[in-house]
Amino acid sequence: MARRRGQALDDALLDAAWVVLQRVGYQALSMEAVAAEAATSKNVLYRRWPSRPELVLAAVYHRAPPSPSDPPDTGSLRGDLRAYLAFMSDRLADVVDAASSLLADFPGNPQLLDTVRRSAFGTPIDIVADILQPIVDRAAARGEIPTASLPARTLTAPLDVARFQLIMSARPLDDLQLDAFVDDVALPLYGA
Amino acid sequence: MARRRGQALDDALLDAAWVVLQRVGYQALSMEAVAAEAATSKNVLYRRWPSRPELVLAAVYHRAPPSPSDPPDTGSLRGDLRAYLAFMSDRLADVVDAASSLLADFPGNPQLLDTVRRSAFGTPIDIVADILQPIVDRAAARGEIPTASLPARTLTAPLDVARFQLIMSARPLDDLQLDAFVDDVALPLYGA
Amino acid sequence: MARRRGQALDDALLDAAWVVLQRVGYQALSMEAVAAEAATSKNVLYRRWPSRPELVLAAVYHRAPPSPSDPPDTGSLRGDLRAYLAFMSDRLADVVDAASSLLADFPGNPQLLDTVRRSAFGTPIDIVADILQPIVDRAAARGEIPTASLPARTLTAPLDVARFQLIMSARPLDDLQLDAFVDDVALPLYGA
Amino acid sequence: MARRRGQALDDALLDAAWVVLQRVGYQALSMEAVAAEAATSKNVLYRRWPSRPELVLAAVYHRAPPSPSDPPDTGSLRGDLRAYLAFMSDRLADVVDAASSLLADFPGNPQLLDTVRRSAFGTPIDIVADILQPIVDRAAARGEIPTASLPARTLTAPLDVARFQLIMSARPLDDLQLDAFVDDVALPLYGA
DNA sequence: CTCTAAACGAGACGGTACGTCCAGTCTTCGG
DNA sequence: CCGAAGACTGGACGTACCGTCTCGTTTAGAG
Repeated sequence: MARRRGQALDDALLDAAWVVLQRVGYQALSMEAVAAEAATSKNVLYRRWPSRPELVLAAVYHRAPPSPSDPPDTGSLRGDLRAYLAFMSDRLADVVDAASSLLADFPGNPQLLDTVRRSAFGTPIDIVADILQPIVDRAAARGEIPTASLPARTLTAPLDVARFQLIMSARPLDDLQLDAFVDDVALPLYGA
Repeated sequence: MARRRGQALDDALLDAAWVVLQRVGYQALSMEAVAAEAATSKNVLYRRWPSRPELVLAAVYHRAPPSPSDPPDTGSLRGDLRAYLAFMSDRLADVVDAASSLLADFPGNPQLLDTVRRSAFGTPIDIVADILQPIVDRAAARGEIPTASLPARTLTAPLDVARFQLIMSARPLDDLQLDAFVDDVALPLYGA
Repeated sequence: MARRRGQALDDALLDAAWVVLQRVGYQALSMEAVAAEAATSKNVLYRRWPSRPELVLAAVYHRAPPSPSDPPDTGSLRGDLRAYLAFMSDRLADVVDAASSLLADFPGNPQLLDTVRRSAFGTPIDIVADILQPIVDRAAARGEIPTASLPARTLTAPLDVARFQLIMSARPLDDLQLDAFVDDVALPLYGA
Repeated sequence: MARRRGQALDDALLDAAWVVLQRVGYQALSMEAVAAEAATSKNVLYRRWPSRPELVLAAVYHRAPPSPSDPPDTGSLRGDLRAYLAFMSDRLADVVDAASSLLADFPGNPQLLDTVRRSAFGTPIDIVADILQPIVDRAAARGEIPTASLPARTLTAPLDVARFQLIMSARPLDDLQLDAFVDDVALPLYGA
């Protein structure tokens, strides 16, 4: 085979990691298997990512870069929230296994943890500023809720509940769950 | 050494597992090390718990059995909620590493998942029925909130948010966080 | 199951050992397997035979006790020798595996070694006195050989050669080999 | 420790195997112990020799490669034979334990068996052609025996008897035994 | 357009742990 | 007391990966 280098090799490695990840799951993923899948040597892998979580993280990132995604605008608070929750659930569906496993791999390692959180779930601040605040701003402008000035914790609470559920069940949220998050958590919390 | 059997041996094994867990963390815990710590053979370990997660789960359980704990009664909704969240945070403090790691070990394994959830976080239904509902009942009786008839998802949302935080940060919640959970999530959600 | 004791139990154990020996061979025979085959406990086995070679030896002995066997009398030295060699080859056929393995199990252990040799190959002295000497006596009387006064080593040499071959090949001797032992070793040696 | 490779490592492994073999004997030799003695991992051992007998065989071979050894020439048939038997006895002295054990490890495995036989006892054909035939040729030329044309079985018979004795007793032959092999078996058989 | 330095691929190295099997001892219970 | 059952400490099995390390080979890119 022609020898690969640079970006082409990086991509091949991350693709291989993704393939192995899908095939055997995070726990059973070995550097050895990824190197074999990519038909290269472990050396090449370790040169780039010194540990499994970092490799997997990069692979997930490579596969599904954190989409900045415009906030949904469906015309109603309920619609916006549901749309965003559904979007998040879908996007995390095939990542949640790796993501929750990654969390476990270096408990208390704040640096990695933060990276995981950012890449898998999005930066809290970004989400608040870019997604949730616009949604509640519009809802307040429409008069659906009394005020758009909500504490960060209040704003993110519905998402946290949904993420907790995702981690716990390791499968996408169904419609009933989405409804419950919106109707029983988000709307009452936001004052709708 | 005198040969141990039955309950005495079970206890020794689980204690050893706990010691190793504290020493090296979940990821680095090996059956081999636990057996060595307990001065017995791997055989004896595998006879009882066929896999690492099951052993660790049992060890955690053994160390800190899910305390049924009476609902706190401080005289105010705010006090009750804060007391319970603080209690939960404390109780999970040294378990959360193992717990979140356990979640990762068999993603999608509902049976184990359920056991983990039960033992580490308490059964949702039990918590609702035994803890949260009494708290809101009393709050409603005192007139702090308009109604005690809240959907299960609404009731548990504050706890889920707190648990999510616990898993993410892998450290106990501080006072500021507890305040935020109570004031920015629970109270508005319950209609206080 | 009805509880067995005494001779009945001994027999059951040795039969079980034999069965296992035939099934998996000496090297793979474990006390555990024999106990299981006999549906009893290892204890019972160890009480009687403290080690694998002793058990196997007893089992072989039990199956095929060293037959004192009259010396063959075919009317000619050649016939007698060939008959005895063939008899020995047949009798050792299913024992030679165990026998040669047993030799290996305690090299340098004279006691066991002697027992093995006796039971598997017959006592040299007995064979000389009971089998070979009568054969050569009759041959000398018939005038086939000049004298019946041969050193022990000379007498047993043909048998040793045959036994060595048996151990080396671990299979019964064929007719050609038997002919060679008689015609190229025994007869010239005995002076025929 | 400096990392070893290639021949240096091979040698270290075989030396370690030899050391362990001398220390505990064949039956008690474990791959684990050899790896430990060589301060390497079992992996490295198994990569080269997939099983204990093969390792031990290589170790024996490594220690005492089958010496092609010129046939002794003492000027008399008796002297030549005695010299060769003594040489063989000495050379096998510290190998016979392993050798006879090896025979037992794969009874009926012709391939291994053949290798064992060759390395430990010398190839029959080679011995006949390279050692025994020259000896009897010279003896015939000197007029000590009537003919040098003896069947292979006749030629090797004295050696087989000696080897059988070696295996059985697992110790070197003493002078009396050597005398007996020469005087009571070899010389009469060769017609001296 | 050569020469050189870096990266690639291949795979061995010293280790750790896996999960299984058996050795030989000991305990418990029932007959 | 002894048979049956089975658990105990101990240790080796053969396998899989770990992260490190040579060792040639290939490939840019600098002179």
